[in-house]
Amino acid sequence: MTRSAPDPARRSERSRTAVLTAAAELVAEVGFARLTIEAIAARAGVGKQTIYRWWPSKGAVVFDAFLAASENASGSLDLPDTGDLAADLRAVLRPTADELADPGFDNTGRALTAEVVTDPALLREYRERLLDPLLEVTRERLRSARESGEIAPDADLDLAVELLYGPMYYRWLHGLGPLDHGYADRLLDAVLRSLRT
Amino acid sequence: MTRSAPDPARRSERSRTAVLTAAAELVAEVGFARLTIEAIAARAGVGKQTIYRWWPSKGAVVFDAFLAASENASGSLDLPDTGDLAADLRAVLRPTADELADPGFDNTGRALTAEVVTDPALLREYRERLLDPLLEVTRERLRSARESGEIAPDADLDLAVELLYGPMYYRWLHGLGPLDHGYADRLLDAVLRSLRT
Amino acid sequence: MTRSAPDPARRSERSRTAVLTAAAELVAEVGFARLTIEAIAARAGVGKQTIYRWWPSKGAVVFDAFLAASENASGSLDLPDTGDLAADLRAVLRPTADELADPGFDNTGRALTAEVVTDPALLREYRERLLDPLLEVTRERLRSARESGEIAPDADLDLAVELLYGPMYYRWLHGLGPLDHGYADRLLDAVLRSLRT
Amino acid sequence: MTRSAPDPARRSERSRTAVLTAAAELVAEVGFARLTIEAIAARAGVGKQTIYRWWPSKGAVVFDAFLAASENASGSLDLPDTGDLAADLRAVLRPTADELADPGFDNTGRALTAEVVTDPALLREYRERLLDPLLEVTRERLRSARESGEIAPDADLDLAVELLYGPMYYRWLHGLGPLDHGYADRLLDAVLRSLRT
DNA sequence: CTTTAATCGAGACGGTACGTCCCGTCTTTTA
DNA sequence: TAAAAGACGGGACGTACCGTCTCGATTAAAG
Repeated sequence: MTRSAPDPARRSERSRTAVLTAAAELVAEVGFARLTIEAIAARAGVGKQTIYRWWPSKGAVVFDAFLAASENASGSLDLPDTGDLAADLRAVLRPTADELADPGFDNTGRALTAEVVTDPALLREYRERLLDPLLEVTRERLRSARESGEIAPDADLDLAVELLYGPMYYRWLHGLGPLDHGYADRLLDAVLRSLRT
Repeated sequence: MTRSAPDPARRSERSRTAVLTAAAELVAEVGFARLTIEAIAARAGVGKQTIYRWWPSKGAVVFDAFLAASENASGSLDLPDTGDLAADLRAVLRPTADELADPGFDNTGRALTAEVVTDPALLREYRERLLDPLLEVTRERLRSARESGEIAPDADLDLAVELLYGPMYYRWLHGLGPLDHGYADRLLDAVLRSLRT
Repeated sequence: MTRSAPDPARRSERSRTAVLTAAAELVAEVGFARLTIEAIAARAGVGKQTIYRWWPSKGAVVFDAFLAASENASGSLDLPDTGDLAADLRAVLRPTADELADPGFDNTGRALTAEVVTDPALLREYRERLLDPLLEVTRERLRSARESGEIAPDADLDLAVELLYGPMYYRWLHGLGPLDHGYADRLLDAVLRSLRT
Repeated sequence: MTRSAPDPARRSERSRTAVLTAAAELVAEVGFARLTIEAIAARAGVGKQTIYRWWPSKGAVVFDAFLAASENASGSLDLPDTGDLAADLRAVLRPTADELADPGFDNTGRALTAEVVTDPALLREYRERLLDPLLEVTRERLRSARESGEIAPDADLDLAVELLYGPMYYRWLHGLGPLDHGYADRLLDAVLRSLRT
């Protein structure tokens, strides 16, 4: 006898929102490791079962809270195409550096990373809802640049996006150095130099 | 009345080894999240207090176990200088790709990453004992190449090592694609193209 | 705004029966302590609210189920008056012993007892619907015997019924010994000996 | 792999006492049904696991608390043998009636009864530690009376003790009437009348 | 070569959180 | 408007581990 799935139609929107808000607040206050489901439930004024009914894990709740915030605030996904590739990519890399450098983001971002790289289900969701779209718009812009001759006609776009985002992420995660606009620009230059022919 | 520090001279080598071995086995079996101090103690045939006496946290034990293994197996830290920069870097990037692609390493590596990026103390130790030495020998090889004119005289070596390792790490953590020798070579080509002028 | 009482006229007889049947089955299967309202509702194919609407407590449901069964099967309440007091009482005590000795009754009977002696409301209902009628017909038969001179004219009938039923109940509840016809007869002899003059 | 039993030698007497005291207080305050293990642990200043380690159930804790109190206060088990059977038994039955009539005992006693008649393991312990000793000293006194000719030489002593205690217990449990010395005396008279010839 | 002090295996302890079960209430939909 | 269904806030369950704390029993240096 299998456990019957809950009916999403009857889900309480009020509870869902309260849980995500409480989770976001708490993860910022105490960090992910010290975060407990009980505390989320208490803060949200919700029964624990309501959380367990709709989310498979603590990580999933926090991740969902993060997604909800990201998707509200988004707009970063429209990478412009002004014809100037360097300028367009700079418009993405600089804000990315700013976000990673923001001390308020650091805790949450690291917690999220730890969860995502550790839980395959979360990774999948992260890919689908955040990472892949970002990489795809970037690739799309590069494709356009390739057609217009700004970069080499045989440029490997998958590699290119990894060259754009990988080093910065690597620097951030390991605390290798400052993440300012100067760094973003130098990184961008280096990558474009590689792509140009 | 202050708690007196334990005396390392009296430390039982047998216990230390047993703990590290048990930790390594268990993290491979159940993953880091489900790993418990009690299980390590039981598997090692050791009292819990013995673990608490010598390590500050579960993460520290696992990390120590990982270090012990790494330092035994190491030798990767002698990056050759044959005069052919591409060949020398290939001798590092290909084995790195191999390790990341090894399914047996995946769990442990991800667990370690999650801990390290989340716990500042562990990150510091990781930097000092593993990452910084690796980056430094790489920078050193690049410095030598800069002097010999293989790469541009104003090449930014800090950025260069991030360009070498960041994209591969990014691809691995997010599962963006296969990590084979072809990939390592393409990545290396791209980076060298950027550094050459 | 007061909560309006449910209208018994609109009550579903089908649901009522299903609940009582399910409760009787489940109490026999898992015992009273492990019995839950949710399980009764599920087994009966009934909403939980339907149970809460018509019964004040789990005990009340089970008790009602027991009553429904008892009242169907009853007939024991017509204590004969053949003029032979010993024979007439034997006709009550022997079946009572049989019922208490029935292993199928044991669990249910003990659960019922535990509830009844613990919940004043249930005790009242138990007295009114089962116990008092039984004691009263017994007292009535003794009254008739007193008038016919079979027992002492000053016999205390309240005490007499307690002497008839108390020892057997005591033996059953505490498992002090077998409850067979021989025991019922010896008990009856002892009590009659006391009552005779 | 079986769960290894705890070592009684290392048991904390302080915790044991605190738990029993807390249980006794709480069962008097809120009754058995509303009593929770968590509340006992909290009141006793003890971890829940400490309770679960040493007692199999809530009933067992409360029962143990009751036993501890009973065995401290006991002394009722020395039934005198003055040669006057009626007087000696009166010395037991009257205090028994007093205890059952005590409103402070009622809740606890009913809760205890409910548990004991419902849980075979508790019943066994109740029999061994409280009931059987009481019945045996009573039987012993009756045996002595039988030898001295005060009661019939073929008196059934098992039945006799049930006649002495059963009716009073029956009256108490079902609230059939007052439990005063007059009642105790009338009951005793009736039983002795039955035993005499 | 003892003595003595620290470490060791073991595991009970006071706690915290877990994930589950069930409570009794409330809401939605169906008949 | 009662009923079936089941989500909800809540409380307690019994379990798993946490990190601390005794307990003897080694064990290795200092006397």
